[in-house]
Amino acid sequence: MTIDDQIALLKRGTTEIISEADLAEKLKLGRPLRVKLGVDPTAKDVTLGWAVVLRKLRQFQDLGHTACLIIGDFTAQIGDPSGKSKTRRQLSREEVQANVDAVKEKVFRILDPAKTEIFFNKDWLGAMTFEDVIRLCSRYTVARILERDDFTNRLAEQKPIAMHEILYPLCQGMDSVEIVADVEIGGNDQKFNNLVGRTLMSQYGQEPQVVLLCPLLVGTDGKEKMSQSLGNYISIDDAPNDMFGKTMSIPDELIENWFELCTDVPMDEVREMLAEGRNPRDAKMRLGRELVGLYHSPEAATAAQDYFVETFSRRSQPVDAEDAVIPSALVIEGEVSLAALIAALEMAESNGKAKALIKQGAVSLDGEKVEDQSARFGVDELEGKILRVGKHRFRRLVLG
RNA sequence: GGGGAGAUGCCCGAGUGGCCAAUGGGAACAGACUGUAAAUCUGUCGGCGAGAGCCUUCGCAGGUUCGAAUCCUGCUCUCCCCA
Repeated sequence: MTIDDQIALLKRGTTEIISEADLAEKLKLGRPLRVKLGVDPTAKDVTLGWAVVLRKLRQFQDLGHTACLIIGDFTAQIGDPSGKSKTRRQLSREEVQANVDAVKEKVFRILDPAKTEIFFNKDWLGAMTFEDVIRLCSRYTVARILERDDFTNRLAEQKPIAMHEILYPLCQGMDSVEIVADVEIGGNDQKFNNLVGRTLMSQYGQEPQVVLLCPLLVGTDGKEKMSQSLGNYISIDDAPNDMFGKTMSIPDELIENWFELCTDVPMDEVREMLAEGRNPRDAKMRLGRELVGLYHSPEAATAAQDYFVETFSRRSQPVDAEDAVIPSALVIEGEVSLAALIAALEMAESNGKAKALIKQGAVSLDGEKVEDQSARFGVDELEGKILRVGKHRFRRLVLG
């Protein structure tokens, strides 16, 4: 593969490469490049949004390069101010560790473990003395740090900026220095941090890293960036039916972008699917199949689509549903309150919410709508029936 | 160090002694319509309870009062101006 071909491949789904010429130079070296991606273990799932940069990293691996994955176990305790208009809560060591454990395995469903080095930035950042920190701080100016959008905005909005937050970019930059990165991949919101890395590297006598930025994947709500705290995400371990269903619920405007960032389908093909006169729904179905195929299997993809069409498009009873045991504690004289059951199965947040849902006609048993918010049913009557709450929540009731 | 402003439900933001579980907007959820899209209309939106109703919320801790988100005291935190 020529350098140009490689660049063309790597360029898909990026907003900016700083700079392309430097990247070409690096690629010409003919040695495996050290490609850095820093992640803060602030959550337990790998979302499609995160998968965007992981997949980019994987592309580098496929071209023979080394992925340097930096687990920000130190920086997670500061919290990246990126895009946030408020100070982030600091995580405890225990929380960070639990997240790292949960996420590690999932990451390797995208990355090639044989070409991955994992680092924990507490190893070097945690070892710095206060004196080291001060020396580091002296290399950067307050004015330059405050150039960051979110700092500027918070300042303008008279919102607090804590001292430790302005050190975040420096920490991340030190990571690049420490591992001598050739390239750093990041979401668009990381631009500032990544550029600080370049500055620090040259101050430490290193060749500055190339920065490759990917757009932030918009979440299923079509508005905010996909994030676990906002709940607008698809996890790479969502069950096939969920993954497909959630994909179908994204706004049409997102289809093209999701294809570009989350799949390998050639963009010509995508644009053809979305051409004037074609039903965007079909493109979305294809997107759903691609995603399920990527993280499960082609067979699962077909099955998920069939399930979707059967259950939602044709509005018939779901062919299958997760089993849910009727908690024996709820059974009084052989009967169960439906609202209490819905709450206990976490299909609604509380008893009161469950009742409200019933009243609104959102609850049905085997397709039969239940309207009485204080309805009680005999356990034997419920067994084997499919309880549906709202559009997407189903459980098959079984006895314990 | 001095002076001033402020902390309300998921978010923003009204509310200055009883009519406040707390106006309004946004978000979210549900129903209708659909392609589990968008737009639109309708409803719900602290917890428990079949219901009457009960309980817990307005930064934290005390106090005044028959009664406090609203008044007083102390504390914590934030912002602005001056030094």
